[in-house]
Amino acid sequence: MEISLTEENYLKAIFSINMQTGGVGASTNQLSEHLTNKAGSVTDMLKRLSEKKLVQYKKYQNVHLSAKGEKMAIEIVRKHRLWEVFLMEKLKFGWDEVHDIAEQLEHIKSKELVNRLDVFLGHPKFDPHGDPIPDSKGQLNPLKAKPLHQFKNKGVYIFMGVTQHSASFLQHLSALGLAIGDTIKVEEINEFDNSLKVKINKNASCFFSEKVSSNILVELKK
Amino acid sequence: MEISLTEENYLKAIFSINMQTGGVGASTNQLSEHLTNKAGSVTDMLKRLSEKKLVQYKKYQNVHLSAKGEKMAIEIVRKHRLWEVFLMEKLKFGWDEVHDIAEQLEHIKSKELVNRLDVFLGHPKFDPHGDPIPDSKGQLNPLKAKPLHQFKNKGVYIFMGVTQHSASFLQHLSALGLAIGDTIKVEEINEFDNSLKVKINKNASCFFSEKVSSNILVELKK
DNA sequence: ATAATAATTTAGGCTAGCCTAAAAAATGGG
DNA sequence: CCCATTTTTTAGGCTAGCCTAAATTATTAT
Ligand SMILES: [Mn+2]
Ligand SMILES: [Mn+2]
Ligand SMILES: [Mn+2]
Ligand SMILES: [Mn+2]
Repeated sequence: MEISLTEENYLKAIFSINMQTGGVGASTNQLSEHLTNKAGSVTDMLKRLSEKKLVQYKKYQNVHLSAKGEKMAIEIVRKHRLWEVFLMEKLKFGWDEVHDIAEQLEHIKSKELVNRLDVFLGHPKFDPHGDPIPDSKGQLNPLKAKPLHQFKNKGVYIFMGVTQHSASFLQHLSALGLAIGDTIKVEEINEFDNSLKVKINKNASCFFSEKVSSNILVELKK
Repeated sequence: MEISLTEENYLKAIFSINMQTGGVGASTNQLSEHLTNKAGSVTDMLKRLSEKKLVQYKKYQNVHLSAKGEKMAIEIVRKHRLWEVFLMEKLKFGWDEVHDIAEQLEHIKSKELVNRLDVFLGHPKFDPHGDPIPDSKGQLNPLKAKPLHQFKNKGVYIFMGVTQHSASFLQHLSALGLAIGDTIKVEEINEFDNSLKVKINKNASCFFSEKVSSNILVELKK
């Protein structure tokens, strides 16, 4: 059963939305937004994916991936993240440059290729944005890190990942001197605009806007 | 100006046929054969490519690449061959396995990616099948090697490349113990079926059918 | 419960890229 | 030069994947 690049992108989008929303599936409008297609086009495709038994779809209800559909989606996520590691580790791209290229590479079809790439990279567990890489069985254990702005207390945290992959956002973080694994000490919380005064590692203090603190994932430092 | 994967494959096919036939362009039927599309479909596409100024096309005449079209074709060839090197050198694929995957990878669009890949691989000059890799300026100097069966004499040759990339052919060569750079000593020529008795490096003698000797490129050993 | 609004589906239409079959043009042997 | 064959083009049709606009269904606020 052959699957097109377009269909792969729909599966990936459904998977991603379903993750974010905690397993309630994906609505037509959410998919339309995510894929920048019109809602009518989404409905078309959902019918076709349903024919192919890749999703469960009933009119006017959120769509869910079938077991087969989910397996395929995870395989694509695996490829995407492995390629991102390759681009960063081997080709020395910046973490803000890898996503768009990986969007293309994730569609290359070859089981062997993915597995050899995985070996070549030394079975990495996380991609350059801190996202976990599914293993070859399709096993994926989600990050337990949470957005910084959910912790309402001063304290010391570790920067584990981001919830946004746009180049501009990642470049902003780099400009702040922030990289995965860094220690973030929250020194002050401004109630007015929810901005934070923080210290990254041993550097001078700086400020995180709410937009920053809501898009970076952290764990409490033990 | 955006160009589709399908259009890229047409450009590459025209380029390849034009090379083989020594600059006389490509006919509709040749393209139809090469791409395993019907002739009518080829005519359709030639009109579209002509609209985009990527080829020069006049009804009932062989098509030629425009300067822009050739530049794009060479860029694709460059990517194809660099990826083949990557697959072989870094991921340890066999030379019979790399072509099909490279057919997909050659369409990944990113100038940066190609150049970094080139650096990562150490600016290789030839791909795993002995084909020369165009440089970043689009410069390509063709092999001066010739098919073995064109040399009608006993003698000692060096195996420089192949004229066919099918897995079965390459596996056959591997089974004969033949790899790029090997020395081939022609010990006997059988007039009857044009088969050759040859010695590869220091190994025991074996036979090349005409089908083999016409598809391997050699130079006279100096 | 009803009315307004929002979400979704349907209907009709478009393009890229393919196909088949028929028509037209080129080619080659006598 | 002419007829048969080959090559190429044209005409008409199909599917995947998109769009817009209208119709339908679901949701929300009164
Ligand atoms: Mn990404
Ligand atoms: Mn990532
Ligand atoms: Mn190849
Ligand atoms: Mn090759």
